[in-house]
Amino acid sequence: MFRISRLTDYGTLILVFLASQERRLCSASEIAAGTHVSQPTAQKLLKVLARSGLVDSARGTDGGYRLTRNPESITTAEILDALEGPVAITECSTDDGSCELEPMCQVGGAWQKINGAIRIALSDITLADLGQPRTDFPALNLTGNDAEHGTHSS
Amino acid sequence: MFRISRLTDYGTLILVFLASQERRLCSASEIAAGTHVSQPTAQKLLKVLARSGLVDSARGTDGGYRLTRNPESITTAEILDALEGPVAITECSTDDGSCELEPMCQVGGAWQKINGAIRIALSDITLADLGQPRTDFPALNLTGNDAEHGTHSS
DNA sequence: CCATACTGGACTAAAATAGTCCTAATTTCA
DNA sequence: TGAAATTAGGACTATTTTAGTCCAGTATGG
Repeated sequence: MFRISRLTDYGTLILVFLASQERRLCSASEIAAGTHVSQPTAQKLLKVLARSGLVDSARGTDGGYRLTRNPESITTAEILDALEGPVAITECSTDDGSCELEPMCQVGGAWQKINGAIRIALSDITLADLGQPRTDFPALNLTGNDAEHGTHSS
Repeated sequence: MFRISRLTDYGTLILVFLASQERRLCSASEIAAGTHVSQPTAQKLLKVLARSGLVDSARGTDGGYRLTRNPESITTAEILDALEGPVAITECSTDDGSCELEPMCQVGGAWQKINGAIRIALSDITLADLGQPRTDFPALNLTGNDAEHGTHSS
């Protein structure tokens, strides 16, 4: 349903946590504890984020991770690129052009327009925004539902 | 990677085909042949599309499917809604609020803003646009890659 | 040289997706 | 009235993706 994967959600969570820690080095276990993501999963994600260049890593005693840039300059587009690979709404719109059905290609151009629009939307929101309490965006609700947020009932 | 499912791609293909057939009733097998989607899969998708209200169906001899509205009035947002359920970038942003991790919720607001922006993008492109040759959208390439289109090599 | 912590990748389990098929129900027409 | 055509609904299996864990290796600091 067009939703991002759970791993990406966790990854974003980790980045938000890192943003809240300024530029202090945080170990993977510390990050896991601070985000409620399991440690092995947090480690996996941190490796991905480190390789993407979004976070820095230091080994050895007192090693850990931290953001390479300030949260205001990191966009959600970059975050999704790092965690899920380049955003592409159909396989066809990635640059390795691996589509198989000819008619699908006829449609490709429009999907690309959609891709572009989505990317603009994603580039407009930064990691700093993600750290803000959700009441920062009360006005925009175009999803068609009331979007009452989860209440962790029980 | 944020891509739509193959089934959705096929479904879109089918809708584009139906759009090209004006309001003539087309049988599932005819549609399968016209789109190069396998017949069982086409039938499955047509059932979904019929239930969504995007297409009309008629049973019996000479029965078939056709669009209920003209292609100009059908947006890609509706198409994705029909084929994949309501567009929601995280589970949290659907109205049944089923998130489990507390910190994730902190992030929810921003995801919803993203959702809204994506939805605007999707609502701006119609089925009629999808039927146009892809050269209609040459100017917009913000995906970061060259987007050389698939060439069906070999 | 030992404890700490990241790196890289293999591996397994779980879930979503894709694809097919079968049995109704409905309509047309002879 | 009966046979053929065609959709409706849903069950079912196979495939692929995603999630999650673990281990052996490498760097760092004391």
